[in-house]
Amino acid sequence: MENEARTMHASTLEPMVRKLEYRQKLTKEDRDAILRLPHTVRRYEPHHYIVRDYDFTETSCVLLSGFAVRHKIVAGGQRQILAVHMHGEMVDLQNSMLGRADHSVQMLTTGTAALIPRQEIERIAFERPAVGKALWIDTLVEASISREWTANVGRRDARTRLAHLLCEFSLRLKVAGLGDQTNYELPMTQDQLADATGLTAVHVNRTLKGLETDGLIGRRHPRAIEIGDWRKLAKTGDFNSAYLHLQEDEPALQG
Amino acid sequence: MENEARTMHASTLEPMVRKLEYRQKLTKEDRDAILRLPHTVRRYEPHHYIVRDYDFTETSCVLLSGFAVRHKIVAGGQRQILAVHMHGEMVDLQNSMLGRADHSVQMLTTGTAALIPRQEIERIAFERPAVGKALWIDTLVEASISREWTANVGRRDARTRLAHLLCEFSLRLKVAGLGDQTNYELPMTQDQLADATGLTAVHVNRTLKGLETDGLIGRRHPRAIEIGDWRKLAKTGDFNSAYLHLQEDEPALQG
DNA sequence: CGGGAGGTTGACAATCGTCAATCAGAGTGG
DNA sequence: CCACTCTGATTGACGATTGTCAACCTCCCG
Repeated sequence: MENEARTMHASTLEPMVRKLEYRQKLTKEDRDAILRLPHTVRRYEPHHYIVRDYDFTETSCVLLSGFAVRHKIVAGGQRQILAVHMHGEMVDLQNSMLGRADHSVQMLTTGTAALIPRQEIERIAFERPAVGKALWIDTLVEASISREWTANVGRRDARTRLAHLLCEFSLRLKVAGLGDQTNYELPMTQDQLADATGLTAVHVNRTLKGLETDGLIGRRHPRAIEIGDWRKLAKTGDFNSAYLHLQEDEPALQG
Repeated sequence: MENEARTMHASTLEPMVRKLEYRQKLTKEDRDAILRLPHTVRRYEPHHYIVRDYDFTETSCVLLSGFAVRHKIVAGGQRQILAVHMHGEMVDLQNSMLGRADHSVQMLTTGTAALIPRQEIERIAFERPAVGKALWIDTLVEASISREWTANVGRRDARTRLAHLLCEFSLRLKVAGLGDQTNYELPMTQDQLADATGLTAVHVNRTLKGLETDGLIGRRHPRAIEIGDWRKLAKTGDFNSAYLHLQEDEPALQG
């Protein structure tokens, strides 16, 4: 059943450790302290809201499986997706540390998440500077991605925007250990892509088709993205991975 | 002369203390520790780059006076302004903590800034949890503003976008102690407004004129913004100050 | 008085949105 | 196995917000 807390193992938070370790060195003690964080695990269905705009939040949420988005609704009821989250990411550090949500977090697919009391996050952050720094850096990298998205919707045309998003997914899925850089499954509908890029679903459709026609991507079915020439797509998408702050030894960061 | 370090007083970093204290309680020791942070003060002219995209950064920068922006340049050479900074704000925590800049920071007006070694910021953050938390919260609030900007350029039309920006300035200038909520001087040209809203200068011009014609703003001269009916402008701009995470006792947060 | 930056305006073009119809595929029940 | 239904994808015709280009204006300052 949705929303039912389930028994947990000592290694449930392993994805969180993996994520934090990616950019910041942790000791065994740090890792164990993270794994020992009290938490409950819940399973969510697509479209389920983990947090709603204006909610008062007391817990932080780590996505263990599935995909989620953050979004805002503007006056006309239109939606802007602000970020897409995957395996191991803290989808709600932002809202929980500020006490009151300034945007919503919603599941894109089915998935599971671990809820950790905000106090515990704060405690571990200052008791263990390495963990604190890892959390801080994570926050900063997310902010960096957010800036790139602002530039993407603000100053790029539809084709460039979409190509950029496809490149970002490509790398992030790979780094998260969820797929192949040149061949992956989009976790979003064209409606959702539209909300992420500030376009309409109709225009997303046409633009994707254009990318396909021009041989920049292949699609065995609408969601199955296949990138033939990565550099070419990256160029079309004005994509430079620097803003993702990936490790320097990460292969294939062309663009 | 530009870029010349100057003698400093023990209270140079007062604006930084003021800013951090706004959302997080600090003890006298915390405040003193901040004021004692080693730093150099520099004066900058308009258009001067404090940090350039891709720079390796070793210092963090607190704006003591004047205005600065962060921005990115996209493929066609167009610019997207990501944030506007004023008195007391850390314009470069983002870049410095990540080591390599993922965007540029540029002065809008003349002004002064204090440069603090990154190591010192890190040290104080973990030696003094209250200061650390204040810095973290500051980072999070900035991220919140960045998200709102993404929604602004992604999903609002020109008139709404500009009205929103004018409302944001109005409140932020007031909170920073730099002006009247209903009567202030824009620190930006229409070109720069265009880069902040993802529009063109021509369209910004027309849209501002539209707001003026409709009585939503008055302009004694192009940069002198006068807001007759704040709530009406906020409504036009789909503006709700929640994302700024201002103190609850802050007056005049209608919208 | 000349030069320059910034602001204003008009004519026209184009990207992108709107509306609406149709299609394709997955799941369901008889 | 075959309607039936639902969601998501696709396509076409048309409209509108916004961009482009280019001229001109206004104020400030040396």
